[in-house]
Amino acid sequence: MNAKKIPDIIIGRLPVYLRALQHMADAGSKTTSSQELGEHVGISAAQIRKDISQFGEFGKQGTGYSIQFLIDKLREILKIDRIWDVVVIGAGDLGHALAHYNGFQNRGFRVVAIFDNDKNKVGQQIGDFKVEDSATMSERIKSLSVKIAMITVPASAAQEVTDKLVQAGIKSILNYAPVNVTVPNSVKVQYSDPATNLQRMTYYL
Amino acid sequence: MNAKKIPDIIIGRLPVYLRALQHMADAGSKTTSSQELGEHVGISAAQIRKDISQFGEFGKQGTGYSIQFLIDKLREILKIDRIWDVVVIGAGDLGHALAHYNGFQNRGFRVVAIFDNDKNKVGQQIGDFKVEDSATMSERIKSLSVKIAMITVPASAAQEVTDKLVQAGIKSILNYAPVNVTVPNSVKVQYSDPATNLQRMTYYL
DNA sequence: AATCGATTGTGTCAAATTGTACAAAATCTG
DNA sequence: CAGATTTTGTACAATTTGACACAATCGATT
Repeated sequence: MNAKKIPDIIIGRLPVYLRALQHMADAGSKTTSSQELGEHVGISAAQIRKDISQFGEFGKQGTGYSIQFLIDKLREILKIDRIWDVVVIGAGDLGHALAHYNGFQNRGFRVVAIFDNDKNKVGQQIGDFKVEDSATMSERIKSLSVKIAMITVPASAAQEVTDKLVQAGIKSILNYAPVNVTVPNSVKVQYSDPATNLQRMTYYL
Repeated sequence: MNAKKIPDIIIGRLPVYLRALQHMADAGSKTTSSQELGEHVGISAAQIRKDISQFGEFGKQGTGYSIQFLIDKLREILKIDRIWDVVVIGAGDLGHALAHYNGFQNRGFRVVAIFDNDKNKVGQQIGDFKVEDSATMSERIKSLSVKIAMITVPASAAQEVTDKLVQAGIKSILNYAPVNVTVPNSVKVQYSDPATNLQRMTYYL
């Protein structure tokens, strides 16, 4: 059942469904339909039913889906039915923002360390932790068994940092630096460079 | 020629090509091939050729593409052969980071104002500008003719802010808040919630 | 218990996207 | 300058993705 390969594009939509479901749950709703969920997230009801049905029969005809049940299932599928430790590389403004970001709570993630190679930043207090020296990064990541990193270093340093992260055992990278990085197939990278995101919209203006 | 409808998915790849080309140009290269560019961005050479050929015959057989020429064309296609003014809504950590972000320079964008509804933040200096009161947002956006906004407010305020932005004439929104917002068809929204981005990767761990 | 309205899960088809292959054109080499 | 090499642009095939339709099922109602 879980044997068939699920397309990336479906996996990418699940967090969006989850976010909407959590919003409904917070508002006190108990059940929803593919129709209603679709209106929330701007995706057709049929698409949502088909996406969800890849993982099992979670709905009930005539009634729809139990919101809490579906939330639990999605969290399990996405492996966020636990807390993942995350490190931030680069203690610039964006690194700071991510290090105190309180939106990770209840969404499956916890920042556990932030690194920078600038000696003036090392030791600086950011929220609950101190900026650590990049020189110690590999050791720390290995000893903490962290698998996820967010990169906010300048473009010129991103590949070098990425190589060190991969070597230290990082498997997922959220890259805010405006540059493509090369990684082995076993490592997943998502790009989130603000300027590139804006450039995707100007065509339509 | 520009009459045919270009799929969103192609438009979305163009900024990635552009970023790689600018990187090559900075490194002093004059020409490149679909092969080489593909290796940089992790996309097949055929795909790149097909994407680019949607807009004209920009390459030369045997030689490839003139990097500077292709950069100019892509900037023109994406309408970033000019500087777009952008506003930031929400002066939290992420808003701060975006307001001083220097990665917009040379990429087609310039932050011109930042707003918050918290009276304690209004008036605070951030880089070159002061945080302005949200109450004045609509007026300011209209008078500046800004078309692009980045939202960094809490999820609970995002829809209300979005409605005001749309009403003030904003046509592109980069939304960092962890919530889907509803907008008219004439407005484009991109989502960039950090937690959702991380949730897209944990499945593969 | 029979009927009715709502809603799922899925089979089928259509559309969109990507991959493959190759002729044509440009450059390079000796 | 002839032949080898490189590389584009595109026709065609394959694959992936999305839309549509509907039987099956559930709960509510009479």
